[in-house]
Amino acid sequence: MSVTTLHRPTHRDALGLLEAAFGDGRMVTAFGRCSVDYDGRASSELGPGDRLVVCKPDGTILVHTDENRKPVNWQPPGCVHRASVRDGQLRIRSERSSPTERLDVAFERVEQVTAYEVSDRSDLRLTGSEEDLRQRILDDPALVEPGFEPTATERETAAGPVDIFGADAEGRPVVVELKRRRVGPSAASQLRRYVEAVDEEFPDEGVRGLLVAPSVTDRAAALLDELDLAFVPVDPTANVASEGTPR
Amino acid sequence: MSVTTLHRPTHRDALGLLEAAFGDGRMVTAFGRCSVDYDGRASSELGPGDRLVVCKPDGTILVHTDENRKPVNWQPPGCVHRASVRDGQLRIRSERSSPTERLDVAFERVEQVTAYEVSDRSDLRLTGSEEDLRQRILDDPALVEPGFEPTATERETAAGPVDIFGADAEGRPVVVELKRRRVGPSAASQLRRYVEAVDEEFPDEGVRGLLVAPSVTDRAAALLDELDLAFVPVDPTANVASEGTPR
DNA sequence: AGTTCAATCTCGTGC
DNA sequence: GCACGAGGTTGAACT
Repeated sequence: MSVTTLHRPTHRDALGLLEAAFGDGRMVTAFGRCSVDYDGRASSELGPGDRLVVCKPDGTILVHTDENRKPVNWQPPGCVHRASVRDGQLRIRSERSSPTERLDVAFERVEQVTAYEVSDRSDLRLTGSEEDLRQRILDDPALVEPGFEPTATERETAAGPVDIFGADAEGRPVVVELKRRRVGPSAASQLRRYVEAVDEEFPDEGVRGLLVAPSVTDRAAALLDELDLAFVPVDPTANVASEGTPR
Repeated sequence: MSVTTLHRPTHRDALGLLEAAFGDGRMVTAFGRCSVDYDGRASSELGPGDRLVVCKPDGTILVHTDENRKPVNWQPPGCVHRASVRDGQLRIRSERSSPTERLDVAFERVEQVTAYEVSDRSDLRLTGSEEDLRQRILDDPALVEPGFEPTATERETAAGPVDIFGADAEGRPVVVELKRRRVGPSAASQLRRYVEAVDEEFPDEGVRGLLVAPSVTDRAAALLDELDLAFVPVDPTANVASEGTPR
């Protein structure tokens, strides 16, 4: 049976389905009036209301209200779920250690509980990531500037890995930081850290820093200017499918 | 009726429930074998598999597999959902403009569709945030250092707002950046930006920068040291309820 | 397990 | 709307 649903179950009946589903790796949804209590990296309390609770076989639990993409409460994968009935409430508890975290959902009324057998072998294929932008630039380094020659990606420095490292037409070291979207001050600071680290490796070689992104905010532009770092605009919507670009 | 469920519905019956629920602000879940196509800030494709789709009345849509806290695909609040039947598939399309984004979920088989009436007036109360840490320090500035005198919070500078601004025992300007958890290089850079901005406001006054957090990574510690910024450890699990701390 | 950084980040706040 | 920064960020890749 792929889907098992209980409509307005007694707490005891709901408990039975939850325990069975937790035991054999099914996904579960429970909807009803509940309160939520969380304690771990932070602490939270949520008074009574109607919410949709999703328990995944990997130990994830999500509590969704009628608003927002983010669950109002949750536990990440790796937690252990248990259900119980106490004080006239159906409770779902999810716990983990390192860090120690606990989530309690207490239903005073359960409208519906459903267990799902899930089979999903497909992987998401996503394009438009920073990784894709990097590949575009490696395929055609002139997108950065004429004469740019990449020599390494994710090159390690004392300040962390540089997205693209290379040399310009005059042979000067170039640090490139890539962003797939409009950047603010933090990206400028990140580039600065890398440039300073590389500068210590190549003293007196005039290391250059380039921030490659679709656009920059005013504050970031001012910061780049002050730090002698350059912004290089790239079209974020360029066709990724265009392979075989001549070098 | 608080919950309406269709078990193994025909596409046409599922469509009817979806349209009714989208029309009157109910939350919906649909479970079945589906493929997903997304195009917007990025693009993605997801082949057939069993997933749980959640549509919220605020325009959010979530596509959840059996793993992870993050939906495999989604749209944020503010989107418009529509359902249709074409080519033997039940389709749910969610769109928005600015930015232009489109999500298509195509079910070849629907195991269950449910519409929920949701009523939730409770607000989440969360403790342990950076805001709470700030309040603790304002209540007892000696947590930062003896003689520290806060004069402003969220004080504006050319580089952005400073968490806590004040003066030390010798009257020197102090910039405090707060983090509720262990910090890495980016927090050190952020503090640096603020200190440099304030330094331009108070030349030759020796502006100090303090990073107040539970702990720092090695790289961040080295960076702070290099930049003459200080790290001040704070207990992240201190009791927030202890008000009335003497000043 | 810890570090670092990307993310269709999301979300709130302020301008 | 945009900008900026927090987040129980999550998640992945690497050490």
